[in-house]
Amino acid sequence: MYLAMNNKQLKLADLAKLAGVSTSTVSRALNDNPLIKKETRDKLKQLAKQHNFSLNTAASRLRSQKTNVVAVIINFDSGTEQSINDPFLLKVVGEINLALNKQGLELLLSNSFMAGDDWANYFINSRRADGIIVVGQGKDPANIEAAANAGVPLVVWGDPKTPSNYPIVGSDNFVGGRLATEHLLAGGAKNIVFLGDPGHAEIGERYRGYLAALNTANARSQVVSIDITSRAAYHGINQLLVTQGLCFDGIMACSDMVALGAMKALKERYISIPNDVALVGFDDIAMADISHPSLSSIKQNTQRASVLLVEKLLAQLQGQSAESQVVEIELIYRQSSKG
Amino acid sequence: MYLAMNNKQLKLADLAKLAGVSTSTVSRALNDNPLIKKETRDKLKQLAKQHNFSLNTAASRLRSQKTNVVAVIINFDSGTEQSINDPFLLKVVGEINLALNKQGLELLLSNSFMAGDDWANYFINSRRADGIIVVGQGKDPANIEAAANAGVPLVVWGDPKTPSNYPIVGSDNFVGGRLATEHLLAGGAKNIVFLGDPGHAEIGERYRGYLAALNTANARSQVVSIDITSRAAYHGINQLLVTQGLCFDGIMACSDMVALGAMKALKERYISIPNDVALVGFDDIAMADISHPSLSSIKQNTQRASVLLVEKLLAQLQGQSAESQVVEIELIYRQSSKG
DNA sequence: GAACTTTATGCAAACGTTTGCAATTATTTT
DNA sequence: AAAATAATTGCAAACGTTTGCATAAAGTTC
Repeated sequence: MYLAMNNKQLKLADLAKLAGVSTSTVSRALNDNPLIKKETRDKLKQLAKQHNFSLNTAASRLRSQKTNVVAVIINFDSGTEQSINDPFLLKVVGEINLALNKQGLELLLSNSFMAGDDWANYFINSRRADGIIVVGQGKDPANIEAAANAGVPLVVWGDPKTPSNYPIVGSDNFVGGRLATEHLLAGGAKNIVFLGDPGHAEIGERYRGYLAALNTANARSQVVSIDITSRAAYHGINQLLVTQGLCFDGIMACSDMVALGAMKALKERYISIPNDVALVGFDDIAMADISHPSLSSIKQNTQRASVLLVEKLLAQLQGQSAESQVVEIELIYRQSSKG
Repeated sequence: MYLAMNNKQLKLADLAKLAGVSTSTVSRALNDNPLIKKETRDKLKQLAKQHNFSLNTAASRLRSQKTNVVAVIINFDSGTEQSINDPFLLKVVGEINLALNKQGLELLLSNSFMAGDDWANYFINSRRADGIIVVGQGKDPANIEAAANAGVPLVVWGDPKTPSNYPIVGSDNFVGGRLATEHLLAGGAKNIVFLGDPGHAEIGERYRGYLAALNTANARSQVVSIDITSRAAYHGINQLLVTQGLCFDGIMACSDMVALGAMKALKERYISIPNDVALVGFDDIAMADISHPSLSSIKQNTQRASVLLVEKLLAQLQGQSAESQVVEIELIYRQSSKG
């Protein structure tokens, strides 16, 4: 089943001999260096293709001190159930992969288990990658800060308003929280539950947006602080209903998965959505459109954010600096809330 | 913001000098080679940690001809909408990541855009990775077969019953399809729709299991062939209802996302689930539990499958052969079907 | 056609590990 | 105590690229 290759692997020197030129020329040709005549370049590239030749990245990385690899770390809050299964985080990783590829960079997928605490050391000193993209700030920025302070090219998906000495790209969570809440208010809600943990950076901003909207309105606020999971949301809303009855008429959920958990709890008790309780989520994952009723949500522009993340990382790799940046955010109005 | 490192990067030779031993000794010590006295090993490891030293993987890969990296390729059907957003595929990638890490291997995430068609060349000849895990067979096995024939260590997540000269690990899709259908029959269904494209390898097996169950029963069959997306399922069922009315009382969906799309179409028309139409999905993603009604589903043991995939890849890396293997599958009974 | 500039290629020295083999030291055997 | 064996460590040669510098060839100017 597993056939060993019969003929020895071709190397640059062999190809050079075949073409009757030096290794320098072939190397430069394959790297599209304009020092080499266009004609020669094309001929050598074709020869390489013919012979199924591929540059040995180990050697080239060693010599050039560049890897063209970016490490992507999914930064979970430890002690929280939010996991690799969170569709939103994975969507972000997917978009980042695309954005990296477009720049000819490769994606080394990692997590705290492999990388340990000293990311600078594990990824950069070891030449595993040229830079790092961290998805999610987590509650404790220690690892990120340590890496940034060590001079590692690094960007973070998170709340751009968090003060930091590294660029953070993310949605305008404050505006998102405000938009969602204003939308609920406009639909007539008077008692709006914030469902999520304001201690988390991004969610905290959404919470402050929520408060800002409530401040200018005649409505009551209530926080149900839970993990970022459907299950926790389901139990949280269930418990609220059991202990205090239907004491609210709107829910602003900190994510769509959370919103869908809440939706289930409401539907099980035949509470009408959006008539008895209106509901807005956050993220606009695929399920928001396919749930019944479909879920109004704040859409995060993950594609644009991913492109920005990669751009800012690239800037750092070239010695330039980069700043945090907010990406626009948008309310998607669906059936779970009243127009 | 971006501080260049001040002191030159430490290398093995520097560390050796500091410790007063040769580079060989340090290299062996850090690689835990028992040739070196345990005591010396520990001392050197500690010294390395103290000085924030990390082996240069580029150099070590070049010399040792091993990368300890595995490329994971998400193999979409081109022309199909099933995308990086499919929660199930991403769950599999997450589990594979964990399984690889446990063996000290790293995960290079890739797709056909980067890798092109000649995977052997792009990943293995270039020493980007030692082996490949392909997630999803796709409709055309050409790339996979070419790589396998070139002698690349390779395993595939897919339908293990497909004849192949490379190991395929996956669920017993035939049994899964049969279980789901038998469950619907047991609940009294007489007209069961198969929702999915039997031309896809895994789904084809599920379809055959469905047919096998129907054969022994007095029930009617109908296929609605669609892409593996919620949206396609929603439209497919909608159209069926429009053109033929409620001509079925059970749906066996080829995935949970598909089932949820169908569920939405049914709920919008106030068709009762499971009383008018019973519904079973496939995959048991997180949403199955949180939808309302919750979705009965065939659970794929992705964790076990991932461990097996990695084991079989490792076997090949060590020159042994490995066979395709089926992992057990299980019906999770929830509200969308009748007991 | 000599002197100069421009363009295209080659030479050879790194890059930082790992590892077969030799060499040394410590331990056991005779 | 010498000899033989076992346990540690060191030497030095790879691994296959990239790239600064030198050189050769071609084109330009006077």
